[in-house]
Amino acid sequence: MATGSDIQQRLEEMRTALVKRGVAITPKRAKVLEILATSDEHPNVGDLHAEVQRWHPSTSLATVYNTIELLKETGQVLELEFSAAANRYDGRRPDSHPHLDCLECQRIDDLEVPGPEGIFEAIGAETGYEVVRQRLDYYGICPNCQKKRESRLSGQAGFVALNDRANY
Amino acid sequence: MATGSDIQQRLEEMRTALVKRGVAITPKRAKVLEILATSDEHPNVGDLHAEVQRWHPSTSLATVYNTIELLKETGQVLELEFSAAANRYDGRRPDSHPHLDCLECQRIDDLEVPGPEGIFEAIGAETGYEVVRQRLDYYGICPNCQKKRESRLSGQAGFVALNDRANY
DNA sequence: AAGGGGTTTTAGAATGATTCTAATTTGATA
DNA sequence: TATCAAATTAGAATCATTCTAAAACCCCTT
Repeated sequence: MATGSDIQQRLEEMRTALVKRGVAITPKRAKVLEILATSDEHPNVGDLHAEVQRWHPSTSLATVYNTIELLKETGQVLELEFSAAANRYDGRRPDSHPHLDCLECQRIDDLEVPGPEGIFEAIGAETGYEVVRQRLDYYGICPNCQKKRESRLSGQAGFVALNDRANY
Repeated sequence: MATGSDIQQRLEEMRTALVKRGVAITPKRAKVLEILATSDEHPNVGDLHAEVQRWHPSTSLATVYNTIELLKETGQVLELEFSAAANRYDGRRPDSHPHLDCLECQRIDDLEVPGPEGIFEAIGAETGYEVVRQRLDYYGICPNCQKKRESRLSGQAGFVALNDRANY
């Protein structure tokens, strides 16, 4: 479970990353960071917007999207993509990690990673979920695109390191 | 690699499932099934629509969506959800299985499942991909929703079996 | 205190996938 | 041929997200 100092640390990382990125920590942005660093409910943009508005009523949706974009660019938030629903965000653990997604109420719980083999049952025993399906995707660059990228970059003056993975 | 008889068998399963479901295998629907059973490119709805139209020019988008819906209901196609892009479909392996998603060209390759630990590198060595991120979700019903479902169903005359997972 | 200039924020329009709706077409059967 | 349910259609509606151009804001210098 997250302690107060965990949250403070996470917040500080976010702030530092944005400052290094060259943007200001405005009050509205600060509130978005705070919610993301605090919440364990994987809020979506609408949730974030509504919560920020409680403190800064004039806040627009665009500002929330803008802040999330900055956090994504700097690797400070994990985006869980869904097409059927709004994107959901995890500011507490911006690294990739397993989630439990309820198909009925759209609740999402963090999950500590076990091994394969009887996983559905193991997860069920531990969490009470009835697991019916999994999603496991690895994201990366295919060989073709690696080649294209190389020829695009070679001969340039000081290009971004290939292993700068924060861009993805 | 898929042989001709593999494809035929897959096609037959799809047809059987739809017939059992009580709908007709019309020429347009048959073409959608054929593409899904044949293609290894995880086509999206636009791709399917364009291909069906080569044979049946009057085909509407709605028919493609309609057919996919029937296949989903009967567990005959795997839907890979993305919000940033169109949904993609795998008619060849309708069960959940790992995929490799290229972040640059949106290509998706099937992946044979290994274990954890150094997975990114192992996958890279085997496939040539540069893996930068993974997505692993388990889908299920949380304890709260299980309770709600029970109280909703109890006292009904002949309800659907709880473990009929084709609905998800 | 006033003015500049860049950053931030805003409202609303645009986009794009998906779903919905109401009308039309099709095809099997009597 | 008439009937009737199923299938299909075009287009509207929805909804998350992105885009755009204008307005507001803030800090710095004079």
